[in-house]
Amino acid sequence: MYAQVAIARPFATPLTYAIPAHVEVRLGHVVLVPLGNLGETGYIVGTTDAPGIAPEKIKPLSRVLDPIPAFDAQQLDFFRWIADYYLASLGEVIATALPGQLRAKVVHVFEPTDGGALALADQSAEGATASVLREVISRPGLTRRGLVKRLKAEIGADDAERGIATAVRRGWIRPADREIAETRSQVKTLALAIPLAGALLAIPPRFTRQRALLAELASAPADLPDVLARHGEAARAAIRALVEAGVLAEGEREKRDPLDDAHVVPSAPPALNPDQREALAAIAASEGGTFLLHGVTGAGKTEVFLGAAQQVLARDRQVLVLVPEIGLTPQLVGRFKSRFGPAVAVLHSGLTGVERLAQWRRIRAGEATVAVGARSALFAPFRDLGLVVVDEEHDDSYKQDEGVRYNARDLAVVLGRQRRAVVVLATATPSLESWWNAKQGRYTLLRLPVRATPRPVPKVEVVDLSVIPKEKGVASPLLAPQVHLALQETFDRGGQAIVLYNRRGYATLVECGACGAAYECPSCGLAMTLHQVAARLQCHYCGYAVASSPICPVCRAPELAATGKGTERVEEQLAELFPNVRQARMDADTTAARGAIPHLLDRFRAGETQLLVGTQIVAKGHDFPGVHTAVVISADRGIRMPDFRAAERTYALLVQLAGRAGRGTVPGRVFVQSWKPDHPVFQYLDDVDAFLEAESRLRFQLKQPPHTRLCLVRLEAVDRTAAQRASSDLAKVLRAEMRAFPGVAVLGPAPAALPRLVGRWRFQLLIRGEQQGPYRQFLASCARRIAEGARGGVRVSWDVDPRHLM
DNA sequence: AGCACGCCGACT
DNA sequence: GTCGGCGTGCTC
Repeated sequence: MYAQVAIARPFATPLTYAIPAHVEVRLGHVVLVPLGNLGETGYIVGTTDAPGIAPEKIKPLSRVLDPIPAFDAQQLDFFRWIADYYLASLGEVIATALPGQLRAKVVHVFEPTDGGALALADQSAEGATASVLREVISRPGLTRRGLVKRLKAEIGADDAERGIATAVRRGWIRPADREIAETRSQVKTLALAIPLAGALLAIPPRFTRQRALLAELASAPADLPDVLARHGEAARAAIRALVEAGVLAEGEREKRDPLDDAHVVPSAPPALNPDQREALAAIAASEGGTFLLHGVTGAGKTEVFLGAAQQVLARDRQVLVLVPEIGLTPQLVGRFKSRFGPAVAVLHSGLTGVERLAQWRRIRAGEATVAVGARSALFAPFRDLGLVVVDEEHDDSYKQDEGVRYNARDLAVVLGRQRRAVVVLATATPSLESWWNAKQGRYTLLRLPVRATPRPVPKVEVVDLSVIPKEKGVASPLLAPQVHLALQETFDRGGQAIVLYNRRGYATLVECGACGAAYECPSCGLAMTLHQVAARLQCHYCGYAVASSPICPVCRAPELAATGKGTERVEEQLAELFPNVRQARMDADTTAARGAIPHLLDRFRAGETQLLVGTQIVAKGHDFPGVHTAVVISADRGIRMPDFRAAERTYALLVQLAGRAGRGTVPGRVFVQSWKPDHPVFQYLDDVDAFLEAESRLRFQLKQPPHTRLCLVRLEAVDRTAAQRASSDLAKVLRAEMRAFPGVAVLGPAPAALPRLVGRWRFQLLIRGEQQGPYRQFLASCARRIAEGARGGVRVSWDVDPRHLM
């Protein structure tokens, strides 16, 4: 019998390994296997007694890393579906799906030899070689890469490489294998071996520490790390003595501690309004299938989720709730916790690998029956999933943008179909894909047309910036007069406001008035953004940054001019306009630190700040009853983006922002400033269906999704011509192939919208299919050829159902 | 994806 | 004459 092992590398098929006699291997086991001359994590996806390879090439697998299988046949089916759809290997998909902590591998490390220590002592090693030797002796177990990294600052990477080579040649250091340990999956537990009374008789009264430990453990067994945390390392000796005396028993259990915030006061469900009741009834009555829950902002979608979850849990099935970015949805998480208590596992991005693994194990063990989390929570190991909720289904963050580029929203629908679970896609602004699926009858549309709060969603007022009279020589004002007035009134009445400007930093272009030189990123060729607060210029695409200076780096003239604004400048200008208003800025720069988002939001909710200014993050589903007014400084940037979804995204952003205003007792006002108020995006701001209908017609004419399927193939290389040639070669190959597949077209190559990024020139091809069948067949038949486009320094990546074409 | 094996220009 | 560049091909 041989094991079929999937590995997180782009191999077309799993590899075959022999199973050592004493090892028991099951489907879903995570194992360590030899690969080349290293060790890698593998996943058991099957067994066979007929290997498709010469037996002498087969190696035995090393060992099973976790005795409990990480997935079952049902989940494997899901993984296979994903690998097939996204043109990835099964192993890559499984590695993406499982907690990273579950993996282990063997690496080559360096260790010093006796001769090495001697050479360093008698100074026969010198220069770079001596540096290498010193480092290997003081920190044995570094990989080649780690060693070079540590020595980079001291002697430079090249010298480090040379030093390593010399030290190896002279026999001063030697390579060795080291296993990178997986997280310990078992935790030691302590419990009394005999009743307390008997135990105390066996321990003399003067051993007070031992007796105290016994008394404590008599009430409840505990984990060894917890006991040590309470009593200090010194307790180890006492524990050993107690174990030797036979009164204390050591045990082991799987490590899967609940997070400490599992104690929440349960709350009773509130009464539902008729719309909510109807939606809930439809979901509860169904045996499966997908619903599109289209509710206005503030309609009380969460109550519907909670009600549906309750019913699913009552039938002993489990519930998965996906949210775009968990830091932004503390309210939703809080409500699930207060309703379902410790049954809820929260998988947020702030968890460490170990914490994430512990939550994953709680789910696998059946302790947690509800999981709330971002994209990757899709892979929560539930046995009998009954409900999947995808909140804010239109959000682009459901799309993974590296590795296996899956879309968790789309996969939620697949998962629901495979498990016969109900799927609820919820949003105030449906994606065109979901809306079209509902229209085609693939999804059932449910509506929550009115807010649960006392006030309706405010109407958006589009403000034409082109008609505002301009004073000579003065830059156009930040706010139109009526917007300025509305904000002033809001603050005068003690209300709050949200202002959105979708660009961070202070200025988007810094150029010299004397010589015309502009700060550009050397590796991307794009204008760098000035960040006044951090006093530096930064490339927003690759992160490259330099300190800002008032003097032109080229001609030394002190005439640098900063033009084009970002949130920092908007904040500054608002402070001038409303000097007495306390404001806070929320964008990627102010929310980088852990806990910054809840802090900013809490302060705003408490009224400590009156004005929240920031990028699109301020439009996400927060509920602030004090907000009277919401303003978009300019909607034009979003509309101009070179992407066919630009209008859809901008529309969603405007409607979502409008939804922030007027949730309390005061009616809200929403202003959107634009130089192009006639743009179609603004035509239907109070009628989502009309917008989607119009947008859908446009996309149909242009053969764009959801009416066609797209796969974006990107080729990049440091050498521009190499990237270009590889792109057109690949295009030629694919075009020759495509004739046999009706409705399939290969578009391009074209330079990517950001043609050079991090020093690599990027070209792209677009594969478009008008009919699902031939398109999928075409992709399957040429997947291999696409991957082979990577040659001569050219990298190839592909994105099935891309969200961005940039 | 790594990583090793294998053929051509700057140094001992 | 060696060291080291990264081009191609394999990994059970």
